[in-house]
Amino acid sequence: MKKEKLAISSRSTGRITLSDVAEHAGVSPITVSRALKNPLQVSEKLKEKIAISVKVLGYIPNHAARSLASSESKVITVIFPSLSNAVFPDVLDGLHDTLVSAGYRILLANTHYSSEQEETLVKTMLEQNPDGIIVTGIDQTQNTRELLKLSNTPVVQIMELDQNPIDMNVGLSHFDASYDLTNYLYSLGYKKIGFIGARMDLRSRRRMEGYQKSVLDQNGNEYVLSSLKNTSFKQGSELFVELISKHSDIDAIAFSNDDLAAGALLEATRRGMRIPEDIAIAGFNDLHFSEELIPPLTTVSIPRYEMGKQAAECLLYKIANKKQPICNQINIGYSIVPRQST
Amino acid sequence: MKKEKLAISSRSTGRITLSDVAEHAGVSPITVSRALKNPLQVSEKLKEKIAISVKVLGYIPNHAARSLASSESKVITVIFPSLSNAVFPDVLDGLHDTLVSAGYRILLANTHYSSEQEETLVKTMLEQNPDGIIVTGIDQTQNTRELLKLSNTPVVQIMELDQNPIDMNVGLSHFDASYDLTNYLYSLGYKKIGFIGARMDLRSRRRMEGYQKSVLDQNGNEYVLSSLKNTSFKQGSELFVELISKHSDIDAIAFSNDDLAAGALLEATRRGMRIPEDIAIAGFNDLHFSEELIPPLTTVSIPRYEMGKQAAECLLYKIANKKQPICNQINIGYSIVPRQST
DNA sequence: CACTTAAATGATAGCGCTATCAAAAACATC
DNA sequence: GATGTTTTTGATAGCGCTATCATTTAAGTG
Repeated sequence: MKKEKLAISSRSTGRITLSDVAEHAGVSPITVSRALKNPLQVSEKLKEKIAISVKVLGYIPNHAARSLASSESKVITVIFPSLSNAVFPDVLDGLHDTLVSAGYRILLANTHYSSEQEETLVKTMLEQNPDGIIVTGIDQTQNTRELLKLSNTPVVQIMELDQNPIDMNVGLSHFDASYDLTNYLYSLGYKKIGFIGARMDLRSRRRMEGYQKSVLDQNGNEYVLSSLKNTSFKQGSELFVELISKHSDIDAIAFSNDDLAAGALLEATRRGMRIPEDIAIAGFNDLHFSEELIPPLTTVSIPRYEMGKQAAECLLYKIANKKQPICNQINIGYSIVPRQST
Repeated sequence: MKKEKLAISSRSTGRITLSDVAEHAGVSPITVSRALKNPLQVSEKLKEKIAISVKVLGYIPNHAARSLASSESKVITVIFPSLSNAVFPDVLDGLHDTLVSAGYRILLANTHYSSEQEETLVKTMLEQNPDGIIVTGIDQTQNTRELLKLSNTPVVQIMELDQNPIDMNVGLSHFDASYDLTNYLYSLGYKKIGFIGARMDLRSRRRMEGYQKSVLDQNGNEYVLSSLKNTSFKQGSELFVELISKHSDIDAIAFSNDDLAAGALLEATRRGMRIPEDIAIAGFNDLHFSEELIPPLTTVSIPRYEMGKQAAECLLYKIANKKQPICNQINIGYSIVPRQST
């Protein structure tokens, strides 16, 4: 009874198919399909029979066939610029938890902060006909934007706020956050505030611009030092040393992220400098370790997990209700976290 | 000319298909298929024509159809217990870089350290008919192991070494690493060595056992403190306080990871304890920040990126040469990194 | 230039599933 | 019990691609 099948098709993979289950249960294939996807449409009696056959045969649905027949892929593509940056795993967690419990799978890709790579990846990922796409930031190439729009797939840009989103957008203003932080430093009485950044991806850049705006507002002087190297504790300590040896009278430094700030904080400690008396230090992101440093680090907290969750929910909502999105744009906000390092 | 198509099929998604490209280029669909997948079989002339049509029409291949017809999915499933644990993003990077440049996509899932979730995820992921699967650790449920074996998909277990791998295996012995580290502490003259762990996933557990073996070898006393809470700087500092207040004469502590160790190190500093004179501290994993702490943290370094890369290569090799795998098991090793915290 | 061999193209069928419409069975109404 | 209404099941076709085999065309060979 199986032979004929094999005889007909020499390409058979040997895997149990839906038809095999149907035969075993004595029903038609389509009924099995319904029992699995729309159980309400099938009588209890048959559902039981089918469930048994599924178990006995160890049936595993074929996603490609399902996807081809229904043009639903149950796949969400997530494109991040980096994984080693601790910010993204947290966002990913939020995305993952929400999407997986809604029956979606996550196809992950890493651009290494390259827009060209992002374009290539978007192209590749579109082949999957994903039900939704998450991209990071707002600086996609024109080509990428068009690809995404043409694909007609729900898209959420995360991390930042786009004046003119591709589709949906969940993020915050890094400019504002950094502007507020710098203003806060001024409000504490610091006069000569520096800024240190590394990697200088676009969000770091906007943080720098926020700092610059604040300095301008206060008629202060800019002390900016930035490197294209990746961020790390070590990089933070090196840049810190470089900046204070150039400008020994700086009394506070805002860093483009907590890694750098922590490295600087430790370096300052190593040199016997008192924090914040000799030098105040502020970071960005509020990573897990920041409040445990000595002294605890003043920083900007952004709701990373929550951002992932909300982005996922926007996507799910739009997938369910093709028309109105629940969100065009969500400003997820940030908060200045004052601690003893300033 | 397009109308007839739409008339025939009301389900058409409107997306450009391979047949559309064929029609536009004036060749048969199968020739287009070949031009894209086996360019060597198609003449230059036609390839050019086809390339133009692809561009003009903006053709994007349909992965589901390709996968269904060829039973190749070009998808590799990666199942991790956690993303927030900094170890995994590094491994993932290694996997990603190798797999993406070989034309594969990564489907990522997170078990949150639950074997049951892992089983569910494996089941779901098998629906994708992935070309390969990466799972973390060696403690899959019996069911999971059988599912994986039956699926006939190449599998690599990573992180640890399995006596009896499901298929392939790239990892290291956490027991040995921790045993060596503890021996090393004894060799430095420490007499009362404690162990602090959190989360106590299976790798942490084996690290604890390595510690215990070493203590036993030295006829020493065990001072173990473990918590099921997640690891963090804060958790490390709390457990540290708890352990030293119970056993004030402990002179060294091995931690199940660097996060905990760093938290303890900072807590000790906060309390005016000298490291390593009053208390020596050692971690595990050699995370990015560990050498920047004050004092720098003695730890065990494991080649995370490399492990991901090798696992990916094993997979690719086995996919290419269905028969002999290049590796059944690779011991990726570890190294004790002595720094000033001990 | 007929004749073999190799290279390039095409026709056909089917991968495993679901959308769609049609038929049958179960239930309700008078 | 004949009629209409709903619920449950099935037959058919096709999603967009590639494996397979058949055919054509080009390239060698003596």
